[in-house]
Amino acid sequence: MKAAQLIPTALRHFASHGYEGASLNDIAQEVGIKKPSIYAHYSGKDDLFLKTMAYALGEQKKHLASYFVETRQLPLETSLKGFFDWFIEESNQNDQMKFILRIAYFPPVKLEHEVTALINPFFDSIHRHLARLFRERDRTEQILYSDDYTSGALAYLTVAEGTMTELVYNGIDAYQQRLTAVWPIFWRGLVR
Amino acid sequence: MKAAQLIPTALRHFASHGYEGASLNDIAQEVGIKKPSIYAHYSGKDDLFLKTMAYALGEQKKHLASYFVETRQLPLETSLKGFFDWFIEESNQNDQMKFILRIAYFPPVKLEHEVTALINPFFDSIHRHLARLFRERDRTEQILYSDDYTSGALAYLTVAEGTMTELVYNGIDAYQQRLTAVWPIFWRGLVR
DNA sequence: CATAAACTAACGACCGTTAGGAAGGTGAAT
DNA sequence: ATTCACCTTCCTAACGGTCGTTAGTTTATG
Repeated sequence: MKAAQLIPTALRHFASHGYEGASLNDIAQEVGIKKPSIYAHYSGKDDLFLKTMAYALGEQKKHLASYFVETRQLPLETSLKGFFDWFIEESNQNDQMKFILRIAYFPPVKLEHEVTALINPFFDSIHRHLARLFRERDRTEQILYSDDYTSGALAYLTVAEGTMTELVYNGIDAYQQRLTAVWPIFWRGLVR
Repeated sequence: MKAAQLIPTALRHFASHGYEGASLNDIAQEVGIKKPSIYAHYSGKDDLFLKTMAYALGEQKKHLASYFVETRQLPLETSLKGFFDWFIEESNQNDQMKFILRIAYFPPVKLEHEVTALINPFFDSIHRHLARLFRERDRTEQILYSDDYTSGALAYLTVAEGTMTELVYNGIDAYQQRLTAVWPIFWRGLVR
């Protein structure tokens, strides 16, 4: 029963080669089965891709939530800034994020609708989660400059996406360089 | 001599389908020639791709430079903020930026070295250009909080990349939403 | 007349997919 | 306890199609 490895393996291939560039033959070979055996578990490449996407989104949603639950009692700055450092340590999960960022920005043309139908709620959920975090913390800490928590959360999300994309492609050094450049400015702009 | 249209057409196809997903047949057909005729002008798909990339980088370099030359006399904030509005109006150039962002983040695996060898100097050049702009303007306006102009420029670049990526994929509405969220915070963090 | 730029035809390789069958396990009927 | 049917999971073989590429030839240009 090699089907269990199929999705994580497909995820890595889709992440680094894209939908069109990934080969079912290569994926099967890495799992240790032949290409047609994939069809015992998935109805085709589209099906495998969409199930892989659902898996990646679900895992990342849990994974990101776990961080912000763990750091619930920390100050907002520690929590927000610490996320970036935490993300490096959890770099075994980078393939999932690389996959998500890739298909979010450049989805396969023929699956564009299906992709956005799953991706948009994912980012909206994160956005709402962050906005709620901003609002709740500001109620106790009262440090934010503006009470437009939705915009604050969206700005944080933009910075996070930009730096994470840098990480998954250009590596840790470029990531930390961007981070030390952008974080102090962002935080100064956010607080009173 | 349909070769002149070949690069702009290839650019659009590479931008929206990626290297692996773009088809020489489709590109040739759109130009109005047959697929093998491409080989009268380029030695193969790799060659066409790399020449397309060189073209896109060169054009965008000129195009971006033209904006910051035009706005040389304006205040720094007007110049930096205005860039985002200008970028919308010049949306006919969006395919070039979409192409560049796509291959910068997710280059074709087999051409990774050649791509990064051209992409890194491109972004470094923009980064240096921005850092110089920050330094020169701060000498006359004296408004920036920090004299670390390199970091300031890199932070601006991160924000610009994040929002532009949003534009080329998710459209103008999402772009402006991000922009109005992130710009006030970024600028507050940047100035005294 | 020479050269560039297009064409047709075809190549081998790989693509995703399907058909059909072998091996193994499960569970009900004998 | 044994047999039988069934289902899952894998296999081999092969399909039609598209891919990038090459060879050889014709057309157009200058």
